[in-house]
Amino acid sequence: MTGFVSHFTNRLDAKGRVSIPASFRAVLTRDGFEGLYCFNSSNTPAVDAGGNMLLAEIKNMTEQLARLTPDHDMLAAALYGDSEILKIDGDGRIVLSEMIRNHCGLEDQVTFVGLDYKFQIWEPEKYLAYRAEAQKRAQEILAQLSNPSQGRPV
Amino acid sequence: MTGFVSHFTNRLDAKGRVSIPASFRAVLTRDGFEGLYCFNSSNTPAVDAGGNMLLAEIKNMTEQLARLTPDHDMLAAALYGDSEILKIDGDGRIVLSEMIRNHCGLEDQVTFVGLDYKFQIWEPEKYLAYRAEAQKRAQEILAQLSNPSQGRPV
DNA sequence: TCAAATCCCATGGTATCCCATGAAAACCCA
DNA sequence: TGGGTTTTCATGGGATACCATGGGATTTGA
Repeated sequence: MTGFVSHFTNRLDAKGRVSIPASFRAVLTRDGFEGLYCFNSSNTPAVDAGGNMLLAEIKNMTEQLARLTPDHDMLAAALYGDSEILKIDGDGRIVLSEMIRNHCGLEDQVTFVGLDYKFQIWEPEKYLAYRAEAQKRAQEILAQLSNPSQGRPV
Repeated sequence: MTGFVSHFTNRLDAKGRVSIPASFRAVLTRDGFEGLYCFNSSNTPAVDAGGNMLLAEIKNMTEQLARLTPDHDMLAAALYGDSEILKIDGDGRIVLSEMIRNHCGLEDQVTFVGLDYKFQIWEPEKYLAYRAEAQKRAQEILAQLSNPSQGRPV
């Protein structure tokens, strides 16, 4: 298995540290990126995190816009400029920055959610709400994908 | 034989372990996936399980949307974030997570039902009820397929 | 020089590994 | 065909390894 799968909730300790789930660490090790690439997810109070697989997607996304255009600059600013690279300590933990803690509204628990090529960091309660919404939306999307003629045009 | 067929009921032991039926294990071995890919079946109190054959279905669904978009995140959260990869021990057993035990309402017995490219995990009583319903519905579907003019368009 | 970040080690609970057992199925040979 | 033997398989339990977590010690950097 090469991607991030499943979800886990871990404790944020007094020093602001939290363990990355072991299975996610295994993916990151295979991925080869040193550290953890993070940036705020645009539409949700969550953080996108990952390694080279995530970076490749960002690159792919930004390259679809012509350089030196305002849109390219804006997208790059959001995906590159607003990102952080967190160090992973010897025990597989990271220290979450204040920016991340604020954006996610984190207290003392952190939920990690696998999305295959990346994973997300959530405040547990907020994740539960998002998950309910995601499940509903997924049903719609899947229904549409399996029978596009009945949905809105694709 | 390449798919999962028939159904089996095994015991859930004190440690939460249960043996995967030998014939299903043979399919998984041929399939080549390490472990058992599982996620909650959305419309029933059952869990879908399988290997690469099942994973391919999921991959196929998510690949139809562009990554890093809100809809892709939601679909991935529902499909990958809510799934689990269970390890299969040397004796062909898995330990069922609390999420799975709750979703299925499992007590001390587990029924495995082959569905060709995947199989399902059920609480035995619930499965019996579902089977009765499935048999009835199957009859209707077959009747309709043999005489499409009388049914709703397909 | 002090606070924050990093490293290092300890610990407890849980998951995983490994071996044993018994029942049932498959096999074999007369 | 039938009886005896071997294999397969589900199940149980002890031993071990892993992992999340906490806290002290050391380094870094402002």
